[in-house]
Amino acid sequence: MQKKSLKEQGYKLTKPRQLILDFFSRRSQPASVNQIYRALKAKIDKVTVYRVLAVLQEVGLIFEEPGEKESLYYAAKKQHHHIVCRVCGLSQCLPCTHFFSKIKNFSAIEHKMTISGLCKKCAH
Amino acid sequence: MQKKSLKEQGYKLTKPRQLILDFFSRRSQPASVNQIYRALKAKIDKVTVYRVLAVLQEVGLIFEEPGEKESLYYAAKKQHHHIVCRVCGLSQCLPCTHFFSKIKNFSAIEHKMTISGLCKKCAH
DNA sequence: TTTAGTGCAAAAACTTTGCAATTTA
DNA sequence: TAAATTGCAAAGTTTTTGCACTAAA
Repeated sequence: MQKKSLKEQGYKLTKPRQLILDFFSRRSQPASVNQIYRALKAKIDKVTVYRVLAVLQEVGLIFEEPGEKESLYYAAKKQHHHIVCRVCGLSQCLPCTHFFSKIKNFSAIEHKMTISGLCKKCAH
Repeated sequence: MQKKSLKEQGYKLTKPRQLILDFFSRRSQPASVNQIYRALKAKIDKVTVYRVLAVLQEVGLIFEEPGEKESLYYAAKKQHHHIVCRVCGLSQCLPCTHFFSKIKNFSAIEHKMTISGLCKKCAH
């Protein structure tokens, strides 16, 4: 995961930030604060996990998906979606070019989507 | 909003459940627990709001969209999406037949989507 | 009347904040 | 060394749980 963005945008490259960036580069699945914290417990505080994640979002290196209980954080590679098994949580990437038509290994599919933008009044 | 489903699925039609169903039938926008509670404060407890919403979801009359801070609950009419202004919260329905191609009044559009299903292992 | 559902209080879980101590550039 | 960042403790929020009381069928 490119670490330039941090410095480029005026943030220092600290040990906790490196650790979390490395964590994401080793991992293909999204992760929760607790999962990240468990992995790095010996090295950083949980509050720091929250704060680092906030910075990484601001810089655009990850994005947050609020969940039922806790938020999940995704490495922001290219724009893509995930299909997630409701039972075991297995997830699979769906690059936008593929998408619905290519789904073959899941049944009982449901989807939820949020689209946001700026309405005319707020755009200027 | 049809109130049959509750009884049909073995749930009693209680006063709090009626109040919340009525609340949703009077309202086109999604609502949070606190918004519902504020509207009905004199009549029901906040814990009851949580429990009623859980039942209404189970019955399929509403669905939950976890958000940054709190969840939003939508009346489950037909399958549809919303486009929401990030600044003022104005939201507009997008029946599935329309969709992306028809968006004209918003700029700087971003979208987030979750698709779930049952993977082969869990489907049986 | 019997079982499901509610209200109240309290607990649990996730996230944020304040501030002194530490680290980066 | 100056400014940003961390850790720890404590507080804030949202959501859940336990249990006696109440209401629906």
